[in-house]
Amino acid sequence: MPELPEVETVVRILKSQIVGQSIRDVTLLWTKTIENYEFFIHEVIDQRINSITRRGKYIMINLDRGSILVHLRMEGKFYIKNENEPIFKHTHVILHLDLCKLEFNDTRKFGRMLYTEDPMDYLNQKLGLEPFDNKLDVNYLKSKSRNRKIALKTFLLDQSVIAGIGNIYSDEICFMMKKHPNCSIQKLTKKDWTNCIHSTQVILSLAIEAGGSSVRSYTSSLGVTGLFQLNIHVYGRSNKPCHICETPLIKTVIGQRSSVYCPNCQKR
DNA sequence: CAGTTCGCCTGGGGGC
DNA sequence: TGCCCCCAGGCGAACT
Repeated sequence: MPELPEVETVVRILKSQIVGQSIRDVTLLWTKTIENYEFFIHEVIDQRINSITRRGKYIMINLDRGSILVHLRMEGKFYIKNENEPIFKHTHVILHLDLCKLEFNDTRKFGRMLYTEDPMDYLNQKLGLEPFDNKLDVNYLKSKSRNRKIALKTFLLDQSVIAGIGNIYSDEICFMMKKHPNCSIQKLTKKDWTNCIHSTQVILSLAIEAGGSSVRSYTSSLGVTGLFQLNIHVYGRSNKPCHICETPLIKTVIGQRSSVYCPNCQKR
């Protein structure tokens, strides 16, 4: 499940390999992957890839007149291959470039691509601040939480508040904050919000570092998902001992998402 | 308007 | 070995 750190890693690798090439043709094998695909194909052909950047969990492939926005969702991934190599199972879109082809491969077909001439406007409408934005402070989080009665974890997953946090890191952030993922955001103090920002930035930057460090093991193909080697404390560790106090971790459901926490360390 | 539930998909794992 | 059922997960649409 790619979250911000994994997306950041994919962006770095794509950047190093396909910037400067132009899109010469598009093969579409599953139409739902691309929103408004006729427009997409019509517009992107013969545009040059000028840069590749990230906003939240979106990959931005920036072309001459607009950008291709890609959301990997759970299992979306890219493969850079030679034109003569066979197409992988679950590849839904192929961008044929000058020197290679870029396969978008997604087992569960949840990933999405679209083309827009105003990408920042499109993204800013749905996304809140980046986790490392200087404007991310206690006042921002307090104003975003005003009049809302939801669990801390649900708040962390809301992309219109902080962009880029997914199910793994929301659990890890709650653990680092020593807060129960189901605690109401209305109960958080100023100190808690400061702690929230700090924990978010520490966990995401460690994960980016870990993702970045494994880049060198990749060659031409990119099976780039979930490659963080960050020390995970709670996610996927239900019934296992807490790394701090050895109390068995509890698994529960919060806002339709599986969640793991330590009943001893994390207070409501 | 805010919060909750559903649907999209497929492969893997458990139960029998 | 094979079949069925459940689960995972981000997000938008459709609800309450």
